[in-house]
Amino acid sequence: MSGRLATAATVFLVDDDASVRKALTRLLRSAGYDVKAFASAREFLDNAQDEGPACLVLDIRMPGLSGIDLQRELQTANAILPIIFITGHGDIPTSVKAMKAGAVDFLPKPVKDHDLLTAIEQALARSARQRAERADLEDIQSRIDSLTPRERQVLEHVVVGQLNKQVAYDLGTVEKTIKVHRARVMGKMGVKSLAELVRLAERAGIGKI
Amino acid sequence: MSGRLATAATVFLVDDDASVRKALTRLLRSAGYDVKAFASAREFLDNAQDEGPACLVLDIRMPGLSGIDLQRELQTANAILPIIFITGHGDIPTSVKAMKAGAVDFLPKPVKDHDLLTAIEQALARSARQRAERADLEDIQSRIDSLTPRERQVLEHVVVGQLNKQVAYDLGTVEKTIKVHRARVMGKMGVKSLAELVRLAERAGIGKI
DNA sequence: CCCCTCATTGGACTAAAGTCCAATATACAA
DNA sequence: TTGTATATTGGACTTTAGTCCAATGAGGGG
Repeated sequence: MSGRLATAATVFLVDDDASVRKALTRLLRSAGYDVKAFASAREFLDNAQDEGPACLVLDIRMPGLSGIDLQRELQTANAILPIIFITGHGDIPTSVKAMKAGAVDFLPKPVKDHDLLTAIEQALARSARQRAERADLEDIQSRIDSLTPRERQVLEHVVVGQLNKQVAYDLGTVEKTIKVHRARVMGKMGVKSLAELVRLAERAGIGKI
Repeated sequence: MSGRLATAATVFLVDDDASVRKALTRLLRSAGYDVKAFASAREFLDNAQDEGPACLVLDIRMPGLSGIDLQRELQTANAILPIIFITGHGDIPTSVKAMKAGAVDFLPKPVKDHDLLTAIEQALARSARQRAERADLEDIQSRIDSLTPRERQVLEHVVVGQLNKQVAYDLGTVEKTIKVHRARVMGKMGVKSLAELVRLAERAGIGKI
């Protein structure tokens, strides 16, 4: 029913040079990717949809927003979209800045097909990994958000190893009450053991030193 | 009694150009760093000592081992020594390769003093962080290594949330025995709660999915 | 005013874990 | 052969944790 095949990863391509777009689109389509090409960063931002693992092949020098600008935009938007830069007249400081900002690769034009395809595989793998990690964390966070304030407090005390009686003392109540909260926390968080609870809390950044 | 002042971080400098060594040594000394300059990667490898937080300012193009070669050597030697590359005639692929391999920065000559000093501060901060992390992990690992094979097995089962009776069943023994092992594990690992034990195990990579 | 969520407790147990003191059995090193 | 380190169990409790059923009180929204 829906559009995308399960196997087709998306490669976004942003380059103001039509001939480059045409050539790379052809290359990437033949490699089996779902290619979406744009002539400018603006056009990309206005039209690209977030649908599954994807990466971005991005020209550095373009009219309007530059590739580096777009990289910054995506970063602040908290997007998961690994970038492979391609450039005709790049310099070292630009490449270094791009790599520092997390680019997967930075390839001089003319881009060698093999280099690009290798970089794309890496980028897509990174995308998949990061998306999975984010989905995991969001899932955990949503469970934490379902806790009442008191339950949340109990969680924080429990996952650092405090006994129910200690938690009760710290929160100014009695052990019995903590037991009830604690049971609800376990239920809402969907875990059956303290060990699992600690692991979830750890990943959510609760109880860190 | 001992040599190094607590406040003086070390900056290793490797460049085959004597005038560059002289100028940068002067700059870095005046910035308060303990500078150790070498004319070649070989000389550096044969003489440099690992003593506290440090970083390496490294020329790319040199006779014998190149800067990139040295970077690889240090990587395989598992050394913690963040690298700042400096180069007179570098190209983009080289800078990208260096950055991918974890370099802190890649500066074209002539290096601007401010750029270098900023990069060095970053590199030293990274060095300190990584050294602390490594020390932590080694400490945890040494405790794990002090466990007997059986205790280690019990640890693995306990930190994933299994009950003593379940662990006993899995290991073909009885709950009582597990309790004894478990108590010894807690003692050797230096923790007072299961939560702490789970956290240590997690950092040591035990019980991962 | 009524309903619902939250936070709190009690009572009464059951289950799990932790703690002492002891003791046995085995493999391996001195 | 004598230790020493490991692994294993028992017995006897004490603590902690977890589980039902029930109930009270404060605060908000309708």
